[in-house]
Amino acid sequence: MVNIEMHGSSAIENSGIGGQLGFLLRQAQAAVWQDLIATLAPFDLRPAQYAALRIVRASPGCKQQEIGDALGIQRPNMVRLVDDLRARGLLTTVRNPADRRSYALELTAAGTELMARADRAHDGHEARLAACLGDADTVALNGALRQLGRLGGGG
Amino acid sequence: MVNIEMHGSSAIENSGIGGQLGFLLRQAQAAVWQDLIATLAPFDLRPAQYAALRIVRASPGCKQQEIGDALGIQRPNMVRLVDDLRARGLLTTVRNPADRRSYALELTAAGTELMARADRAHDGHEARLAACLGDADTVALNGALRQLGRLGGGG
DNA sequence: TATTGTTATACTCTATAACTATA
DNA sequence: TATAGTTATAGAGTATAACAATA
Repeated sequence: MVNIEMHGSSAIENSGIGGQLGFLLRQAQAAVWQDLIATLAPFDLRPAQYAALRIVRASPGCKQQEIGDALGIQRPNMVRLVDDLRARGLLTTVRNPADRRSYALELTAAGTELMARADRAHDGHEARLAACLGDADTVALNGALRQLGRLGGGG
Repeated sequence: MVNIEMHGSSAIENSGIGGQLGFLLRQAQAAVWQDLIATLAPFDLRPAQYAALRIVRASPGCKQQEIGDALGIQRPNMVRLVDDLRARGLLTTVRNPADRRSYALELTAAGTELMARADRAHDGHEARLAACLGDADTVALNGALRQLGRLGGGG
């Protein structure tokens, strides 16, 4: 991840890109992402792994492809992610008897326990974001980001 | 870059991460980034290259390290970026007589001409963002993103 | 001793094609 | 024929250590 910092760099101010929405968006995302990485690091979880485990917990029995679709991770890249989590005993993948092409993913007891602790840390992450935003209109921010997220997708 | 799309995925809605600020921020940034990549592709410029050229144009004679600092690109990774732009004849790097460790970067005529065309495409990119946001409070959005960008940096 | 640029290198994330087994 | 998972592989982007030249 990029470690974008403005430093009040005159070079970037003069160039005019420092005030652009795309640049600010990238900066903000990078800062939040770094905080999330640091938040999950004590549990040896990266953001994608934590998100995958949350999806499995909320949708037990789901296929790994469903996780990939939800997170925008391509099928080949899901294999390693699920392999690692299974190797660590955080989730199980059992053949779906009804359709033996797919696996049904579920959290193990260890996975559930780890996620309970990771969730508390993640709550702290969200609290930091809220504190950072102060009295900003988070509802409006939410709406604006949802709008931008639909930019190219036609969705 | 990740190709995050929500698809109205029930898996992600159930997991609770679909409505989180960090997730929305990531989605929005990915969509805007993809639009920027597509915008600059006709000029064979990636976002970092375009940003670097804008900084050189605004601060002629600058050192490549100053660009790296402004954009959050580390010194070793600036070498290839500047090399490529110089090989394409878009900028020149001449030894600074006052401090022969550094180079003074400047746009060539070809670089200036290419950037003039790229700027028009980039204006279209910004117009698409504005249109996408509609009547959203862009000033408030700007402020909120600036706040978030200062999350970890103490700045 | 510190700074600028460089080389070599490695790791993560992402992307594509082709394969298997199942349907 | 289409889908779920897999393998191999390639490309970005990013990260650190060590070096040469210069200050």
